[in-house]
Amino acid sequence: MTRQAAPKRYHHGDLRNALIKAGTRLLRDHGVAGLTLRTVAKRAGVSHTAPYRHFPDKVSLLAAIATVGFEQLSAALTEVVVTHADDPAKQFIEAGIAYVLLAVRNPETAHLMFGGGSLDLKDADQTLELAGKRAFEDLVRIVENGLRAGIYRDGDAEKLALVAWAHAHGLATLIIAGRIKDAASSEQQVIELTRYVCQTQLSGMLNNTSVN
Amino acid sequence: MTRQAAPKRYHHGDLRNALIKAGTRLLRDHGVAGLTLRTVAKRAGVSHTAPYRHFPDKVSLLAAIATVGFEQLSAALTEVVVTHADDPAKQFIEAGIAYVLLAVRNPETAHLMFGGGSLDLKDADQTLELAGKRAFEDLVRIVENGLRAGIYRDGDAEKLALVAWAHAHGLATLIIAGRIKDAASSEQQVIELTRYVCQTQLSGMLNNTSVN
DNA sequence: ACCTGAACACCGTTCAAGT
DNA sequence: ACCTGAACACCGTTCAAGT
Repeated sequence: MTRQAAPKRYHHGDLRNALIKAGTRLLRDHGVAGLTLRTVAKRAGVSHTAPYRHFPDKVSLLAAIATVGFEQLSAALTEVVVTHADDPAKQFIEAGIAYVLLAVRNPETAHLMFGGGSLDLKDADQTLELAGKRAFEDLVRIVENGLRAGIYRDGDAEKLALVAWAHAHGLATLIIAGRIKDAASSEQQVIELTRYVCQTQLSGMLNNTSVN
Repeated sequence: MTRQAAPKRYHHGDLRNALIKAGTRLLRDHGVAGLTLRTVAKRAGVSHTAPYRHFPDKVSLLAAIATVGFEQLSAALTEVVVTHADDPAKQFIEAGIAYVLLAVRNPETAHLMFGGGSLDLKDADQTLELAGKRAFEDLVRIVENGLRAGIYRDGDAEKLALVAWAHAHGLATLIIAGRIKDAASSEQQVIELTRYVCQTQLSGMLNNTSVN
């Protein structure tokens, strides 16, 4: 909606957002290796030193991009909770699917969000760290819903959420890394595989024995 | 054993291995950002163009380093199987611990092994892809041991192994990314957390209901 | 306050030579 | 066969200037 009427030139404008947008596109199309500060600047129509007026570092721009990713994740999780407000088990499974789908659709951004390695963006950027914690809290809330409904065996919501996160995250990472190409080529296959994984996971946490 | 008597200069020698060794150390000490082909060459005592006689690419050197990582993982998994030859459930849990420990101790290498993103080393290097598949087969074998012993509910070894892998991998990735600092600061905590996660996971796969 | 241009140190890679 | 040195195009970052 707001994109169509964009000005064709900003000799000055909200460059900061333009840089984030250009960086995100560059990341998606050419990978993190193709995301250079100089080309980002060129795409935004400014000189290659202009970004330093808005980001102290290249890392800071990357952190801003990853922050957007976490915000999208939070939004997706919140929507899952709202859609299945009366079914905490379904919330759990659909949250996993939403997580994996988001990662599979934006592999480069996901890589940035959980990079690990020495690319510890989050150590350098508080905003990013906060956004990540917020997304985790959304997941904790889903588990708490299940605890309130009494469907889980254990009682530590944070710990259970951690397990669940590890599960979805691991699956997403393996798919992104292309290590499950046989079983996860189409998006429909990804959804079904994730559902299977989350259900197995849920079986280990459930109070009752019967599982379908 | 073989390191002590190393020659002080190799005007010629087995440079290829020297480069891998220097690269591994550089990766561990200064991260992937600090691993530059030029400094690797300097550490090995050769000019910065000499590596091109042994690796067509910087990516190829990285792939060689990651391959070593997968071989270490295979070795660790094999040792777990041998040590707990009569207890497939324990094999499962100890394998997860071995996996996570290896990743936590060599985070940069792990990052290389499962990079995902556009750093798809494995698409460019067959040796690396083979080593990765071999490590996965070791895990499949562990699950097959459990199937033979009849402790699992489901019957598809590959699928169960995939789930298990996703689990351990996700946990390792989250720890490396520093997203669980509270619950996994010491190595002992990492072990206990991993044990908890793997046991929960195992509970979802087990045939019987009783879990300790 | 925001942007530009020249400049610096660094990197991956290539190529004509050297031994 | 294996290694070197100069060279090229590129990058992140800095800084004195411009408006």
